Amino acid sequence: MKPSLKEAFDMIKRGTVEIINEEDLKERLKENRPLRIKAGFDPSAPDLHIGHTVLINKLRQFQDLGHHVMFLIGDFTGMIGDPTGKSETRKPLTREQVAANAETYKEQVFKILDPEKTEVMFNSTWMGKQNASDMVRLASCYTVAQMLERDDFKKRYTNNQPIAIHEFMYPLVQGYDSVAMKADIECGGTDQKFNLLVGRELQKHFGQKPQIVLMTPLIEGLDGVKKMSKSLGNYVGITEEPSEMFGKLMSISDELMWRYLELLSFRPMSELDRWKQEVEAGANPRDVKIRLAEEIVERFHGKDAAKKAHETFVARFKRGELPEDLPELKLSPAGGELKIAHLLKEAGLVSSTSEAYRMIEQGAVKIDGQKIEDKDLFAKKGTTHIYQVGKRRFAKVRLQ
RNA sequence: GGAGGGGUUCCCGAGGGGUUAAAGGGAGCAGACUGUAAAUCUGCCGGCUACGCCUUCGUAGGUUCGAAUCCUACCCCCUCCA
Repeated sequence: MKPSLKEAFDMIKRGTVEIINEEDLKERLKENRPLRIKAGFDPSAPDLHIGHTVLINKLRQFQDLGHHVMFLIGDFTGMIGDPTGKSETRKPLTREQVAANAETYKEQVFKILDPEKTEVMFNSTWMGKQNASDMVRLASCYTVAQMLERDDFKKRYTNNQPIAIHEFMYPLVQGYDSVAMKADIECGGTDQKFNLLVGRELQKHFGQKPQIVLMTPLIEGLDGVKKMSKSLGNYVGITEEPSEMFGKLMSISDELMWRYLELLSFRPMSELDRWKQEVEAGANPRDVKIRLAEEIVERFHGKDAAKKAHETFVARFKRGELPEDLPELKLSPAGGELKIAHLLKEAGLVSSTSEAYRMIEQGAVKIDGQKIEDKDLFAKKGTTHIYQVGKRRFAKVRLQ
């Protein structure tokens, strides 16, 4: 049942952007021992979205293949902050904060990774012990010219923008982590390429075999164009509610769906290829998307929740039913009645009363499924209704 | 140190004393069409105790009946020269 070398290699390569280099990887796999797989994470408040899970899924695959995953929390590097030119040196987090964030990470990440097979590490463990001469020795391993190969540094240098000396320490420390951890492979996003490569160089300096570098893509957000990110709002958070998750995944384009499947699904590529053929032959891509949504929701919320999210989706959007089990919101307006526009705002369905008026004008507001057109409508005391704005926003409100 | 150019609503970007809550584009939201796809079309797109009022054009003052538009000071950004 153990996969062949080729199968293992193909599995690892799936969805990666670049592996440096593939030959080394094959060689290393041949050694037939659990390889030490490193991946580093920022210690500041973890709030993962499914984009981050592309990397974590990759780690999971390594675990499935019997390798040893080291989940590194960069609490020391966190003090420096990965250089972008914008950010200042960050305040170090307190030990309590780091510990708390580590817990949150585990909570989120162990939905994918096997806790038994995961070693959580902190680079302050070894970096905190380094003294000044250690740091000088580390710094001597690299030249300014090498540092300036990094895109960000080069750009700033050419544009005469400041580069603080300590910023050079970030890649060095990250690279040294690989030495300290004796990493065979380091996984990271494509944006980490330079740092990952520094790890290779430093390992050579310290007499180790250079790690293999494996880069995963930054996945596109729900819009299918920009990178998935919290600030752009085009993300699916891994702690989101099942039906929310399901809905978001159903709203992606057909094209993007294939990309998500490749990067987020654990199904073998052969199966995905078959689906693709079926769709080309006329099958409804929606049904494939449903499988994607179900798989992802199941991963984070379990099978029952996934099934329920699916049912809810069908009921609400296919049959146009109102959602059940809405939490009831109680409002007690001063005069005993409340203008609908204000009620919508109170219920958080719109961000301002102005928007509420607009929504009513555009026919987007329904009460118990009944479209309303009167902007000046009042809700009476003692009534309970389900208010709806657009297709997705609902609230059950009781006036008392 | 010298010489210019600029900071406009979420983003880009017009406007250079009143008819400007501020063109146009993008994003976003809503409606139609659908498979809650995508694409497309239409509308909206500062706020409010809402047919009237209030706040917005880097910041603070000033001139005007009236300023995003003129003046003064300050802050920040960019380009060129040394």
